[in-house]
Amino acid sequence: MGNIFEGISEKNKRKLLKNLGADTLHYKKDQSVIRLFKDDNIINFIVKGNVKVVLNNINGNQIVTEDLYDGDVFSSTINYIDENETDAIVTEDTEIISMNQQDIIDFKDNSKSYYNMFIKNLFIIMTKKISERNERIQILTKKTIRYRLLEYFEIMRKKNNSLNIYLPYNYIDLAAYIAVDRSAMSRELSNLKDEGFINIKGKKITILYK
Amino acid sequence: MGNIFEGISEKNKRKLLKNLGADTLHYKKDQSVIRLFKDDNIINFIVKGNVKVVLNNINGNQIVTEDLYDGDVFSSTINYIDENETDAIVTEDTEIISMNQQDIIDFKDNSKSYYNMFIKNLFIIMTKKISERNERIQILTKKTIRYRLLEYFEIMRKKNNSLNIYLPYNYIDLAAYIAVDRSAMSRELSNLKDEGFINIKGKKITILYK
DNA sequence: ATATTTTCGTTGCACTTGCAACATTTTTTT
DNA sequence: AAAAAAATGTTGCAAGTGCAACGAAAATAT
Repeated sequence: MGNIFEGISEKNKRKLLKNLGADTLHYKKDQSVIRLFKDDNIINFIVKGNVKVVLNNINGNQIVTEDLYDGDVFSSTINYIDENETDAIVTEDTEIISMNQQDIIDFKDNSKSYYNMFIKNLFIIMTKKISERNERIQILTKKTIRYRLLEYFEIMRKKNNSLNIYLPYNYIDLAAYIAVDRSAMSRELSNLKDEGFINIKGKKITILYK
Repeated sequence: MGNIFEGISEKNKRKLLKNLGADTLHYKKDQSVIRLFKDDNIINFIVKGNVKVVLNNINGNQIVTEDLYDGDVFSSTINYIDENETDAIVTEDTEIISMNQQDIIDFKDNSKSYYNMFIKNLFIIMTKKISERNERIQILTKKTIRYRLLEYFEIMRKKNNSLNIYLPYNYIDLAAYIAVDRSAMSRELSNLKDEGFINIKGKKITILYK
């Protein structure tokens, strides 16, 4: 879903990467961290592997903000949230193609159809990312933990068209995502459970209302 | 900054719009409201005029979330935050070009360089929008009104490279932007002023710390 | 299997904030 | 200029939440 090389042949892909001066990099599991610097202007494409974008907390903890796999893209523009250091952590052996965004934009030969395709793919991905950000804002503008959780559940329900929600990350990261204190969120989840709104079984939450 | 037709000649622009089946629409001041429906798949480009994207509040109030002028773009994907109805209100006589996003993506002739240019411009705008969303998320993840305000000031300070901040909207909309109660924000602004962190003169705020 | 580390649940308490209500100021309309 | 409407400032209070601390449970390492 949303591979930036979709519709581009292997041959043209190689041409494109050469023209863009892209680097193909191999990162080893756990030993690699890619720091995202604001305005570094670099777009990273995951060929194969897994990258977790994390925010380094004040306490020295790391909070996962995005969990990305084959075909996905990350960059300081896309993922930069806080200058308290945003890192991309490689959790499996991962191959990444790294490109300069300005080079992409400045690319001269507009007649190359594979370049056209490439930009189009980027546009599609960016559109998707905006929607994701809007989703999160929709949650964060809710004033109480309860309403943030319910909004989150609602979004997940629509996405998966199911009353069963399988949390994509642990409760620490969920609390960070909806930007509330973890223990307070835990308390509110208990309340929602006690009041019969939801069922909780580990990372599986079932919506009972509506 | 960020016109989607940048670098495209008038002639090619007309060709492009025809090929995309784009509609040019004229809206009269104040009498026009464009409702943004989720998944409507329409991208609107402001040729000339002003459009305020507003969120219709529960109380029947309208809160401005974006204030857009010539060359800017809005759409349900970009601006959709809450299904409590997001509207685009036309506040001057405004000309808008309306396009179907899927038509843009499905456009066949990849060799046309003006189409290439067009998509490239869209990509640039989307990238900018993501940064704007990330900025807001950066603010909304702060836990207290004080820190949200300070984060907002900091972002504005960097943007304008000045300790003087001229609020782009009124205090009602600012409170909505940082997602806090207006009166509570007003109280916190007074506190910051009393504690000597800032000066307030109408919509001009001066940073005194640092 | 045992030990160690991490995650998760719970709770008391202080503090912040939303809410409501109202006064004051500013802006807009008549 | 006067009146009406909208925006802003202020405050008491109840409610919700962050924080800290701790124990239990689960996951991971030895």
